[in-house]
Amino acid sequence: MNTALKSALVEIKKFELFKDFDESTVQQLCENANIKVHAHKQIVFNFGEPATHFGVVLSGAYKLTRISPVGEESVIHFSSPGDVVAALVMTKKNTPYPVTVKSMGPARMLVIHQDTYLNYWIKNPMLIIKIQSLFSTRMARLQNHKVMQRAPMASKVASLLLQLAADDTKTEGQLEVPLPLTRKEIADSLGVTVESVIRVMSDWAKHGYISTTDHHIKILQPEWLIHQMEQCD
Amino acid sequence: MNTALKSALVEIKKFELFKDFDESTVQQLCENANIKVHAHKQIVFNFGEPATHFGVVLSGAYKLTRISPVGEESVIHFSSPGDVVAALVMTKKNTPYPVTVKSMGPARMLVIHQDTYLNYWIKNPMLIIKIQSLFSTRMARLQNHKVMQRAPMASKVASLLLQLAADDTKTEGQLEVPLPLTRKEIADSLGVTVESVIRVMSDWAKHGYISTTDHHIKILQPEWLIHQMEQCD
DNA sequence: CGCCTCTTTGAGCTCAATCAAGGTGTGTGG
DNA sequence: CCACACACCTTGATTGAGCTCAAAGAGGCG
Repeated sequence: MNTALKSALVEIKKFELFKDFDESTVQQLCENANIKVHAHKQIVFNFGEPATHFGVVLSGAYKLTRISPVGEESVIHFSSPGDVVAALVMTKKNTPYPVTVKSMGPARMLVIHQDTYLNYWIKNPMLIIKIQSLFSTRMARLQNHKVMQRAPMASKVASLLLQLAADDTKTEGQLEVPLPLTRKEIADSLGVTVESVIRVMSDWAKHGYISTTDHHIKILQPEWLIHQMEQCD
Repeated sequence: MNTALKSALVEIKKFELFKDFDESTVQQLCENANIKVHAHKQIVFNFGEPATHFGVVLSGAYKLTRISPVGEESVIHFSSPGDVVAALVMTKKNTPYPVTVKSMGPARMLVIHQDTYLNYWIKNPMLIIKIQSLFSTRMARLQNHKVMQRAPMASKVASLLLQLAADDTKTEGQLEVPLPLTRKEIADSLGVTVESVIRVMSDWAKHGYISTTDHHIKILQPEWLIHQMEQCD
């Protein structure tokens, strides 16, 4: 095990995923792992390439995307620290990555080899429970999105922002989205155009429901967004 | 173990999920299981109710749905024989079912208690590999759907039909959708209106690209549908 | 300083939703 | 056995939400 990894063990053990295991078990689960540091918009795994490694997000954020037949980027999922990426395809040899994984701003990922997954991860029931739990929430988001399909634009945007902010700390009734999000990324995630997202969000900002500085979004009046999300007329 | 279950063991062992295990292992995995027979549109699990059991589809088909805020049914997934439903939420106690599971025509499901999942399923690495593989394809479908969002109606319908027919036997270049599908269900699955689906599909039927008798859909010219799916203008 | 990405606003157009109306088949209760 | 309800299919006419296109400003970076 390399030194960078050793010094990161403390950090790693704080994640829900690893926190119930002792030192030696965690070391085993991280066998042949590497910590990769990424700048903005760097590609970790590429859609279609044979999947040989999976990852655990350490810091920053990553987006999971695919290119639509029209050539536009479609965002499948946003991964924050503690999230696992590309683990589901580890169970099959010679499978292509089902998505492209790209960093959003500076970020760090623990990249682990497929064999480690097959040798140790899959054989650890408690770990499997945690992984299935992660996938359960990921699946829930995709399902939520499908349910919102026929809802108007505004409801979709509200739904996405609330979903992303859900895990975050709530201070004084305000929520924050823990990701540096561009309007384009919101649009690509919802399957709508940038212009539409901008129109909705500038309107909200004008009314003081939300505020954005740089690419950091604050939800000032969550109740109002929830109302917006639910009312569909 | 009840007699109905015993006689079904032969059938059960044919599924990809169970085929690599010996008799006693399969019996253990089916501990306290019940075979439930359903008519058309019967509800197996209800969205929001506490999840205590999961299921393996034996015959027929089931749809996984949720009700949208507008009150419309939204289809999340179609499950065919061999598919597992509600397994992901088995790892958490007192979690609500994330979807409603409803039979489509006569169907049979092996219903198993949560404890069996936690006691035996989760501890069987080979079984976990198979389950993760099932979820991987399910996730892939949801992702595909997300990518197709901005595509025109016709492309979406083509994509869905091809996806559902993909697993099926290909005879003489023709594909069949192995499900009794109504236009409404296709619409609810794509997040569009029945009328739109009908307009597209009657057009295709007129041109001889597909044919439908009762609720059984045949794809006569798969290449044309693939073309339709890919071309987005 | 030019290039690039992200944001913003406006004007016009289009695809699919909505509304309306009629047809068919199936189950059900009087 | 008929009548009625209900679920599904079909077609046409109208409409509007969101897309497209266009144009321009605002940072960040080599």
